[in-house]
Formats: sequence, structure tokens, C-alpha cells
Amino acid sequence: MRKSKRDYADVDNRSRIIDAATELFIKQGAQDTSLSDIARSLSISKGTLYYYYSSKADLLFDVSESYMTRISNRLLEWAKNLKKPMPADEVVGKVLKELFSAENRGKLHLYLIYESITNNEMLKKRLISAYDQWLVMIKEGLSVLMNDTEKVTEYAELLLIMITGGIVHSTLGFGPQRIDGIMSLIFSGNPA
Amino acid sequence: MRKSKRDYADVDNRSRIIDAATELFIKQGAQDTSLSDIARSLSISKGTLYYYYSSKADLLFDVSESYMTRISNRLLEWAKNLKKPMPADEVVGKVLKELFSAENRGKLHLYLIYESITNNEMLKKRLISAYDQWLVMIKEGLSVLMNDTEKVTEYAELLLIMITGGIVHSTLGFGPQRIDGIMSLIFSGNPA
Amino acid sequence: MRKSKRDYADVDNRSRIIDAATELFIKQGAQDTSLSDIARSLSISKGTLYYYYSSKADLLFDVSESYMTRISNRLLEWAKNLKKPMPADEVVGKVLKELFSAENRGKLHLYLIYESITNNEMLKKRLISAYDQWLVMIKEGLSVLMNDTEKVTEYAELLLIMITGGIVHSTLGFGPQRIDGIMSLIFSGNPA
Amino acid sequence: MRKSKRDYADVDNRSRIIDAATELFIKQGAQDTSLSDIARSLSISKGTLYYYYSSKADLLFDVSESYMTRISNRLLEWAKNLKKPMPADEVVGKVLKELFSAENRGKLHLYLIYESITNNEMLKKRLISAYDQWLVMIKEGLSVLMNDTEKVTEYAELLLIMITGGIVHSTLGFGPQRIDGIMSLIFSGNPA
DNA sequence: TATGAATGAGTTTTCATTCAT
DNA sequence: CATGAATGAAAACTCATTCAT
Repeated sequence: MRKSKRDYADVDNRSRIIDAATELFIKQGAQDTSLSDIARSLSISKGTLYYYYSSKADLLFDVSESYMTRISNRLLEWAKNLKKPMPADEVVGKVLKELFSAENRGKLHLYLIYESITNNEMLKKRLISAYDQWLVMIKEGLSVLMNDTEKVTEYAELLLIMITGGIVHSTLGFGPQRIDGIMSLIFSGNPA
Repeated sequence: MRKSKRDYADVDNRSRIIDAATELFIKQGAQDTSLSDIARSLSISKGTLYYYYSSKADLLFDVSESYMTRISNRLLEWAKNLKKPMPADEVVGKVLKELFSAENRGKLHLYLIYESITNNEMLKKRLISAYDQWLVMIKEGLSVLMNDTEKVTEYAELLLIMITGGIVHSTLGFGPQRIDGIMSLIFSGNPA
Repeated sequence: MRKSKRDYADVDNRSRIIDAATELFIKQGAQDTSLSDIARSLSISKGTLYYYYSSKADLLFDVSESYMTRISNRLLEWAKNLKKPMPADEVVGKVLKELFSAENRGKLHLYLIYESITNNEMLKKRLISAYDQWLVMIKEGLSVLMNDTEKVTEYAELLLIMITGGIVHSTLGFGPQRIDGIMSLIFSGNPA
Repeated sequence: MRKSKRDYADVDNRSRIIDAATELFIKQGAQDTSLSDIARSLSISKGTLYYYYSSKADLLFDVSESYMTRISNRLLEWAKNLKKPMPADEVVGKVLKELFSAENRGKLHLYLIYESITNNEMLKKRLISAYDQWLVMIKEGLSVLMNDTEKVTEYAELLLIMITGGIVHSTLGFGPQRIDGIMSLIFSGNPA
């Protein structure tokens, strides 16, 4: 009883830290956010931060976990709510717009990738596995939407690249402006 | 005369610096490359480096200039060599594959974007203008390739997003595997 | 009754802590052993550790007490078992070899001395008194062994220095290799 | 010319740093001497310290080098000045007394050994090689002094252990008090 | 008795930048 | 033109110690 109460507190504190870190990473970039910054924003000491996370990489890992989970959940929910007679281009376009619109999260997305390929093999593995997951989810969603399910894999790959590219462009403020047009382009031969 | 001679030397030295910096940025990441590293790789002193570039941001700007020029040139050359009866999907697919295959440059590409949106407003402007340029070049190329030029803008936007996304994915080692399939998907309704 | 029961438990817990600490000090060096390490190795909390020992110095003092007692006991036992017609060089050589062979304890021995002369006046006093004791014990042993008891004090001093030096050298992996030869050298003029 | 001048300055600065570090290590113990302490004592910045020594281990290595050289020189000089008809016990006793009397250097000696066996494999190798050297020097000196050169190796081992043990005891303030007596004990059978 | 969350002062280390020569 | 010595501000991280429960 005791113990579980404390454990809850622990989980709670950790998630408070993750949220604060995420916010700062998004606002000023992860590279330019020091552990002091995070501690200060939570009004705790650096020592306390280290009590919960024994290194910056550790904390970053959980931050990225939380970020990837958010995207996974969004895709999952999307796939779950699909029904047959829905226009693929509209439905997909809507999700993309949504993902691109969380402009500032893109900064974090970008950083996670950069960190992955530069410094952090563990994070890289985790990130690739997330991408794998997303690919599967997208395929499942498309299988519901499309008549011709033969090209589902290609479609899914295309969409995933577009998601990444779109997030980057949006964050840069060079967002794709004609998503609807692009969607109708892509799905032209596949009306629901 | 004198002066211009010096200027030539100056330009030469600067470009040597840019090349060395680029190489290091690509190899070990820009964040993890110190000015000492660059100076050492050129066998010059840090002081000399500062003689040519008064700050790291300054140097980064020129590095990115050189990087963007390389991409512009590639697109320019591509657009120039297009002739009418060429299959759009093949031609475009070839360029994409090429851009994606320079895997390690992607690290630099990614960093430039990250730096742009995090720290460096000037770089951001420059980068956006490069993207604008690329968009135009792609449009021009597509105009030659495609019959139905009505959708050229949408196509160009799509391709540009795909370039960014594909570079990122390739760098991450999660590269798109079915570019040909994707190309035929996209251009299905637009045979040359 | 109550109280003494508690006291027993107390003594027991303290000695468990001392043993764990000793083990870690020997394995990884005292300087590199944190109180967290010790607590973890006992599966108790740091708070509990502080319940029994109000500071690291406090704990170290008891650890050293236990270590010195071990040596004292060894010398005591040695002196007790001596009988007259025994060859001094052999008998002494055997003890030395034994003391030198506990290679890893040397790390602790060394640390105790270093700590004594650097930081910890109290420990220093304690250590000197232990050395005094050992000197007396050695003298007593030698009185039994040797014919000419005139030089016993010099012999004892020599042996004690050799013990310290030998422990250090052994720990360093530069152990004395010819103890027997050295012994016969020293005791050449003093056959039993 | 230029360059060599600068090199001289460099060597000079490094040796200034070594001297200051040595002094502090001796005064307050190496473990308790931070790089800030050393920088402060030299009125330079920490950055400057790192300009000359890229890590604390690096600096320690040079400090220990300088310390070991000092001992080597002393032994060398001793061996060089020996002539045949000199009483071994007196001559050796004098050197020992001298080595033991530099009481505070013992703190450094002790620390070097402790650090060697705890943390620093490189230092350990260096230290062992120094001890090897000293052993050779002592052997050479003894060969001159003693009639019966058969036991020279044993004598040298014995003396080296005594040096280490004696340095430790002296530093602890429990110095051997009867060195002369001990010497005559050891060399009893070997008059010059 | 026992806990573990919290702290803060300290450590080593990095690096862009300045400047006298 | 070129140098490299010097700096200082900041970073990540450690750990003995305290204390409310």
C-alpha cells in the first residue's frame, strides 16, 4: 500500500519532469536546454532531477518515448475509426494536416532524429522501431480505405515519408500548402 | 591588383575551410565538431580560423551555402537535360534515389534545418529561400515532363516534401525501399 | 532486557554494514565506494545506513577497527603458538607471506593510511596505536624465537616496516619475490 | 627561433603547473585537491590549466613522473659516489634516513600507489617500471659496497621494501626509530 | 526503526571567443 | 596574415547529508 503510493508519486514526478523537459525542448531546442533549465522550470534542484533520471540521455529517452507514443496513439485512433465508404484522400489529408499543424513539436521530432544518427544508438533503435510500427498502422488504415489493396505498402511508405518531410517543412515554416491537391493527386486512381 | 590577388587567396582559404568543416560536420555531426577540430584538420591555428570567420555561426552559414548550392546545381542540371518524351516516374525516381543515397550528407541537411529553427534566424531565411528555389526548379522540370501541366505545383510540393522526408529517412537507415513503386503510383495518371 | 535485545540487533546490523563496506572498499577502493553503493549491496536504504552511522567517516572508523583487529588477531595467534626450538626465519617468513598474500586487503590498508594522513586525525591516532600494539606483539613473538634477545626491538621495527612495505608492494603487483632469502639474510646470525 | 622560444615557455608553464600541483597534493592530499585549487594557486583560469593538461589524470601523470625522477636521481647520485672501502650499513642507512625524512612527500608517494591500484592502469605500469629501475640501481650500488655479492638481489629487494614501508611509516608519524641498529643487523655478516 | 525523496555544493571538462605579438 | 595562449561561462554529473513521514 505504502509502496504503491510512493510508486505512484514516483511515476507522477517522472512524468512531470518529462512534460517540463518536452516543453523546453520544444520551446528552445533540446540541445540548448540544460538540465539546470529543466530543474529551474520545475523549481527543483539539479540533484533531484538526477534522482529521477541518472543522465540526460536517460531523460531524453523517456521524452522521446512519450513523444512517439503520442503519434502512435493518434494513428491508432485514426485507424480504428475508419469505415468503408470514406474518401481516402480526404481522410488521409485530414490526419496529415493535423500532424503538420503541431508545428513546434516538429522541433523535437527533428532533434530526436538528429540525436539518433549522431550520438545515440539506443535512441536510434527505438526510433526506427517506432517508424516500423507507424508503417504497419498506416497500412492497416489504408487497407480499410482502399479498393485496390495491392499497392498498400507503397502507399504507406509514401505517406510515412510525407509525414516526416511535412513535419520538417511545417516546422521550418515552409509547410506544404496544397495538401488537398496533393492527396487527390495521389489517390486519383483509388476512389473508395 | 594587389588587392584582388589577396582576395583570390582569401576566397581560396575560405573555401578550404568550408570543405574541411563540411567534411567534419558530415562525419561527426556539426554539434560535435569544435572549431579546434576544424583548425586541426587544416593544420592551421584557431586564430587563423577566426581571421577568416568571425564566429562559428558565420562559418556555418557558408557551409550551408555551399551545401545548398550543391543541391541546386544538381536540380538545375537535371532540369536542363530533360527532353520531352521521357517517362516522368523513371526520371524523377532516379533523382530521388540519387539524393537519398548521399546518406551522410543527410546529417548535415538535418542539422541545418534544426539549427535554423532553433537558433539561427538568418540561416532559416536562407534555407527557406533555397527551398523556394528548389520548388521552382522542380516545377520547371516537371513542366517539361508532364502532359497535364495543371497539377505541376502540387506535384512539385509533393516531391519537395518527399525529398526532405526521404533524406531524413535514409540518414536514419529507414530509407524508402520502393521508390519505383511509389513513383508509378504518383505518376500513374500522367504518362509522358 | 528489551534494551539489550535491541542492542544485540544493533550490533548485528552494524557489523553487517561493516562487512559489506569492507568488501566494497576492497573490491573497488574506498574512495570510489559511495554510501549508496553500500546501502544497495545490503538492500537497505541510505536513510537506514545513516541511522547506524552518522557519517561516512564514522563508518570508515569501524571498518578500519575491524580490519586492524583482524591483523592483531593474526599476530596474537602467531605469538601464542610459538615454541622454543623453531627456526625464526622460517616462522617469520610464513607469517609475512600470509600477510602479503591477502593482496586485495592491501588496497584497504593503503587507503586507511592515506586517509589518516590526509583527512582524519582520529583515524590516524587509532592507526598509530594499532601499529604500536603490533610492534609489541612482534617483540613478544621474537623473544620466544630468538636466542639473543638484545636486538629484539630492532628486529621488530624492521619486521613491521617490512610488513607495511610488503603489503604495499604486493598490492601493486610488485611483490617481494625472495622472502625466504631475505629472511635467512636477516636472521643469519640468530639461529634458534 | 620563434617556435623554440614558445616551446620553452610551454615547458616552463607546464613545470610551473606541476610544481604547484605537487605542492598542493603534498599539503592537502591529491584527492582533496581540485583543479580549481591548482588554478587558483597559480592565479590562472581553469581553462588555462586545461590548455596545458587535458585531464586531471594527465596532470597527475606528469606530477608522478617528476616525483619518481626525483627519487631516481637521488639513487643514481648515491650509487655514483660509492667507493670501495665504505661501511655498507652506514652508507645505506644514510640514504634511507634521507628518503624517510622528506615526510610530506610520502603523502604523494602513497597516493600515487593508491591511485595506481584503484583507478589508473597507466600510472600503475609507470610506477612498476620505476620500482624496477630503483631495484636495479640499488643492486648496482650494493655490488660496489659488499664483499659477498651473492646475496645482492635479496638485499636489494629487502631495501626497496624497507624504503616503501619506511616512507609510509614516516609519513604516518610512526617512523622507524632505530635505523642504525636495523642496518647493523642486516649487514652484520657483510663488513666492507 | 526505517525509508527514500530532496538538496546543494562541489567536481571535471568543453569550447567559442579574444588578443597581444 | 597568422599564431596560440588565455579566458570564463557554462555544461553534465556526483554524493554525503538531511528530514518528514
